Amino acid sequence: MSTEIPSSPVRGRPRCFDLEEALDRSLLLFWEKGFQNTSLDEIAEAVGVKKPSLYAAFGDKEMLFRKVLQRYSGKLSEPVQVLDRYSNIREAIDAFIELGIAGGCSEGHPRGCLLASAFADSTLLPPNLAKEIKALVNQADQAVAQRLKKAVRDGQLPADFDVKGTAKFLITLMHGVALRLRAGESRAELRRTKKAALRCLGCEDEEISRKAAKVKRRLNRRSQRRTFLQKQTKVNPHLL
Amino acid sequence: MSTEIPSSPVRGRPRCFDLEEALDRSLLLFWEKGFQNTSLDEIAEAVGVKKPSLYAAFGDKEMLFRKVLQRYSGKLSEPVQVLDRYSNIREAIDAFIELGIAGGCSEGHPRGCLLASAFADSTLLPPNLAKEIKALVNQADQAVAQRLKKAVRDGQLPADFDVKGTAKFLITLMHGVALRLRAGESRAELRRTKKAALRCLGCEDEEISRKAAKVKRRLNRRSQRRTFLQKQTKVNPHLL
DNA sequence: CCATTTATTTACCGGTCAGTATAGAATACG
DNA sequence: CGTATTCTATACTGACCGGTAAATAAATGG
Repeated sequence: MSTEIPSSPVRGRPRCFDLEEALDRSLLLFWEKGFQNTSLDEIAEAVGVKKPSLYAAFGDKEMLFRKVLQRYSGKLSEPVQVLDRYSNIREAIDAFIELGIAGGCSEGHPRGCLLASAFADSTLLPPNLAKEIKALVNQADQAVAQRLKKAVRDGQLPADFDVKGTAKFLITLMHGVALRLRAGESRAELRRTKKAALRCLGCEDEEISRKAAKVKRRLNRRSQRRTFLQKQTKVNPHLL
Repeated sequence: MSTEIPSSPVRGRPRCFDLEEALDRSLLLFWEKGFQNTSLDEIAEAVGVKKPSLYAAFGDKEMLFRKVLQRYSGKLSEPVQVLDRYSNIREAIDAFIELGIAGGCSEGHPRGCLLASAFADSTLLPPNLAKEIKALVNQADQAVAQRLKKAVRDGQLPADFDVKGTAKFLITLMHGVALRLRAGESRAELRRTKKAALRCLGCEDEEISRKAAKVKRRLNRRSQRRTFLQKQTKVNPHLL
């Protein structure tokens, strides 16, 4: 992952800690306690180094958090990537939500979502940081919107489907879910919201979905090329 | 609103500021900057008094925030109360979302929702405060669940409708909406999520809803007493 | 061995904040 | 009037935090 070649024998005293590992430890602390409530002394102690070393390596606190955010957005891309792993839009969104929930309550890191928490108090953060956080949230909106747009092209969603609104809806819901996971609610509790959320795609619910879809099609004659539920339904193990 | 009778001539020096007004000013500051980032010096200045007066009147910072929370939950009950103002469940939830969005971006107070923001970093707050915040969120869940349960009794929702899950879904979504409003997103942008959210009630979408409902009813023969869309549709001015 | 370069550490500064001790001001009672 | 009572303001403490200056340590190049 390191972008520079470690060769080219550097001149001065070598760094006594690993930059990536330092970012990881910072990530965990910022995730757990947020930007404002994580002190650089804390981070320094977690990294096993003194404060000025951090300043020398990363700049000030804001710059460090910036880099941590970029690092986190890597982890965060998993639920987004899973969107393209299912050709059926319903399965894709299902897996997206499922993976989002799982990521917010798995072991080895704090609960919830660093980005969602940072977004929650983005108004209290340095303006540039806030801007970056909003940009990342926007990216998430866009990613979901892209997937929905593809589903419209495929005919899995009606031509007049509100792609942007639904994408924003899904990310917004996941932010709320992240807050609840962070507050200690169980995964099982949160999964109950998934079924309700999936209805945003239309009423293909359980086994009546196909027949209801047919009725809908008969009623709206305007939009011709509509093929609800293309039925390629590979097994969905929900990934976790 | 004052619970005590202002008679019974008190003995010592009279208080030189109004308790309720002080709570209101504290509310605005806590709403804007959160619990941790609002200093008592700030509040004291906003109230027009010095710090020790606040301590004498309200106890410590945590107690003050407690009282502010209670005060806020009064304001917050508006979207909940509107749930019972519409006998049609779809209209009720529509108005609930609409009023929630409006309340999160109206003038005269900070954007977003104090409770949602407090909930977001409840893990960073004193444990008793966190507990109280979670209790208030739970109350919101319960209120929506009550309204949905009534709709099931009325036959407006199927008997096997997941009342608890959908209630949690709706409040969770509104938390996400509050975060986005606070981050500066426009009311118009957020309203686009409403249509997607309303589908959680089933697929009564636009004008095809009634006919689709009939089909559904034909398919599920088990649950007899079901009357989708009781059609009493009073005009819904969306309240703001 | 010496100079240069880079990293690390110790020690500090200025600021903010929650909370308090103490003294003074304003009221009621008698 | 004086006394008790209740509130208010001044002034402080102790802790924490972001950031930095200056000295020191560890490497390379010659």
